[in-house]
Amino acid sequence: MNKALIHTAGGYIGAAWTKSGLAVLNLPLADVVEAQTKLDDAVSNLKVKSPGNNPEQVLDFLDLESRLKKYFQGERVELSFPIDWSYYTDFQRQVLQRVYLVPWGQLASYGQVAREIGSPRGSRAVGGAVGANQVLLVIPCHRIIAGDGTLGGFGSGLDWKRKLLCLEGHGNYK
DNA sequence: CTAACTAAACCTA
DNA sequence: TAGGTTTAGTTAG
Repeated sequence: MNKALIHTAGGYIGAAWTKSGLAVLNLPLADVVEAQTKLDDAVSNLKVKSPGNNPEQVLDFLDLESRLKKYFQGERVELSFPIDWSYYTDFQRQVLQRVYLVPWGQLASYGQVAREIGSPRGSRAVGGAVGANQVLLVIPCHRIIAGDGTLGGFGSGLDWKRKLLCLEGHGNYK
């Protein structure tokens, strides 16, 4: 497992990756030490749930770094980087792979994602699955909101969800 | 068994 | 029509 901190306008982002792609990408913290601790914790809590879903893919770390910097400067950037999918159950992977496709600036609802993966009543389960996301920003679970237009939830706190959506042009969000 | 990042179908008045 | 209740689906502790 490779680890590194990325310094952006929002703070230090912890990143961890393997030969298969990103395993962890945290939200930024102002304090370097805290960011490192958070990264170490996240990595030590990783559990392989589906071996066989980790084809080798090369991560361009320098590209990731420069794009994240731009992202926190408010630029519209695409964050498509390889993901190490081996830390998720089949269901979680289906959900997250769908969420991965939601582009910068766009939103989708838990119910929509549920229908698109063939589990029309699974909206609540989708909420659980996006909550298991370890690769924030690159797998944009913050772009998934409730069907009635309200925010829904967010593991790292709704303030963060608002902040991220604000960066993506959804400033007038409740 | 329950709680957790939901939503739609069903009452009921 | 508005508002309350029930149910569905997945996972971790």
